[in-house]
Amino acid sequence: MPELPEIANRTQEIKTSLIGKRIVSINILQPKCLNLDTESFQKKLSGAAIQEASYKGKWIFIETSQGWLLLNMGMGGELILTDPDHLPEKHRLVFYFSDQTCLAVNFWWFGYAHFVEIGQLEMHEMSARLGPNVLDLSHEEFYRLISNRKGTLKSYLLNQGNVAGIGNAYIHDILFFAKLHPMRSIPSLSIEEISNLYVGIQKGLRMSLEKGGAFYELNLYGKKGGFLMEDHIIAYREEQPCPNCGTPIQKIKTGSNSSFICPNCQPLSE
DNA sequence: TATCTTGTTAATCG
DNA sequence: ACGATTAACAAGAT
Repeated sequence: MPELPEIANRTQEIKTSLIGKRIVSINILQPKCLNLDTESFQKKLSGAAIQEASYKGKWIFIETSQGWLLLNMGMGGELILTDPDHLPEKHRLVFYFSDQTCLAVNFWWFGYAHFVEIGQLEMHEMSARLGPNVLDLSHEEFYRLISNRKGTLKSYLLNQGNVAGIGNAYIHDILFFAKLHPMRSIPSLSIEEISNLYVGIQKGLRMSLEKGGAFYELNLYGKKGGFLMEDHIIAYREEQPCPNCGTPIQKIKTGSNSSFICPNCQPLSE
């Protein structure tokens, strides 16, 4: 699951290893993930030199001499830097570079590879409406953003238009750190609870960020991330004792997805 | 076979 | 009007 820790690491790897390369051709096996028709997409990016990379939330922005290549890995996938003789079995797009290397892109389910003209980035709605990178916020900025908002905590944090980068995997531990129930209403949060939430977000995301992302995602060089299943505090640990109080961890339905909580440490009562 | 899963948008309901 | 909920997109594991 690419959330901020994985995306931030992939972006760094792209900066390290792809800047300076020139795209000579693109093989597109899944046209549906593009925002242009296959031919236009190929035409726009063929010959483009990769100049810079950055990210916002779950989107990777690759700046080329001919425009932007925007990638969203959806619910998971790989970006593998290799050569044409060693393509991974599964791939949906391949960018071939002039130095005989290539970047294979795979999406497990869905993902997007979009082209945006230079200077037109704000016209790309899916990325333009993203909120600020959640790890870039100061304590005060986060407080200003979340106070006066309505709705439930979990849906607020997962809505990328509010804050960008949190997904449904790391959020379990984030809320546990903050001792907050996912269905808490935002107006009911005290200043102290928002403060705990800020700290929980930093803690939950940075642990994985520093380990190169989750183990089930590969980096550009085909290597697994260092954040292991055991590194999750309560996520995916249904029935196991809460490390804090020993109460069995529960898996509960929260809207259309699931949440792992300690019912004792994260009560819904306000 | 039926159900679940990490993301995002759009449609619909209340 | 706004938030909550669902379906859809489509693929793999269990």
